[in-house]
Amino acid sequence: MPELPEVEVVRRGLARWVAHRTVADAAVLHPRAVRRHLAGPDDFAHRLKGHRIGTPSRRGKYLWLPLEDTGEAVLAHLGMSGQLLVQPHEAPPEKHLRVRVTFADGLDTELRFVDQRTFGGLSLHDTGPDGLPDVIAHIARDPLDPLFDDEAFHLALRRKRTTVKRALLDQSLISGVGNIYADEALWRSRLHYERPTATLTRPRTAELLGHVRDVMNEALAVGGTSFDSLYVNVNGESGYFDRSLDAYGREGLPCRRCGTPIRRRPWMNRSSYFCPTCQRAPRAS
DNA sequence: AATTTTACCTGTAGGC
DNA sequence: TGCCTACAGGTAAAAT
Repeated sequence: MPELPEVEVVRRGLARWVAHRTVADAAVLHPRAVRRHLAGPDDFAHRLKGHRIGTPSRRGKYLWLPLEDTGEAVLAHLGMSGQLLVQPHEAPPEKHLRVRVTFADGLDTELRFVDQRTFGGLSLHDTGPDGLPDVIAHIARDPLDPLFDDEAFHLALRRKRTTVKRALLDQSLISGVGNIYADEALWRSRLHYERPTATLTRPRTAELLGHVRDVMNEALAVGGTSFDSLYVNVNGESGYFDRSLDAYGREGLPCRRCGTPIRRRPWMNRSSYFCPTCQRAPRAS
């Protein structure tokens, strides 16, 4: 569930509580949590030890902690249920605690990676000249990135033979959008999820991008979206945007624009929520 | 070559 | 009580 706004909330928490601290020790409690670190758990822990953490960065749903003076960064992806928590040393270990990082300073807190479904993980990678970890070079800039190219995005949509929701979830075209914010932006844009991208006019693409940005900024302002305790900030607190959702999770409830009950449809092993009146299905689908 | 499907995971809810 | 299925779903490998 963590999408761009939730990951950004976590990044800000790390910037406040973890940046500029020196790692004393790292313990990997579940090898799957570092499976993207090909050299293995021991290498991961060893290479963290003794290094100072710089300012956390983010692209889409990925965030990373640069290690000063090494040209490397700790890359994190929360997957479905990953949490990065700043906890007091004496806090009892969480049920799904996977990685624990302690610091060489007088502060009482440590960094914990907790992940129930283990789709997320941590890994160490070299960074390029722009500071981006090399393994996420294929991830597109996200819509809140000042350098996101709206025109290039539109041209890519016109060129592709796919549908609009697939395109929104394609992290090589636009990053940071997941199932929740895709459905929300499509509802605001009155676009059906199966609309072919090649039929979108330049103004329609601009409107869609505007709604993607609006919904993400609004979610960010209230700390992100949480349906349960699986998404929390570094202090373990939930966000409030679930109260503002117009489509996602509202099957059977009246559309806030026209009153028609919102529908849920199975879609790519997940669900799409939409208003059948406001978001008309395309003819040739 | 581009596009679509599947595997990876665990916990919860609901039906019988 | 307990067994079964559906669902949550991002990413990347595999299949088409």
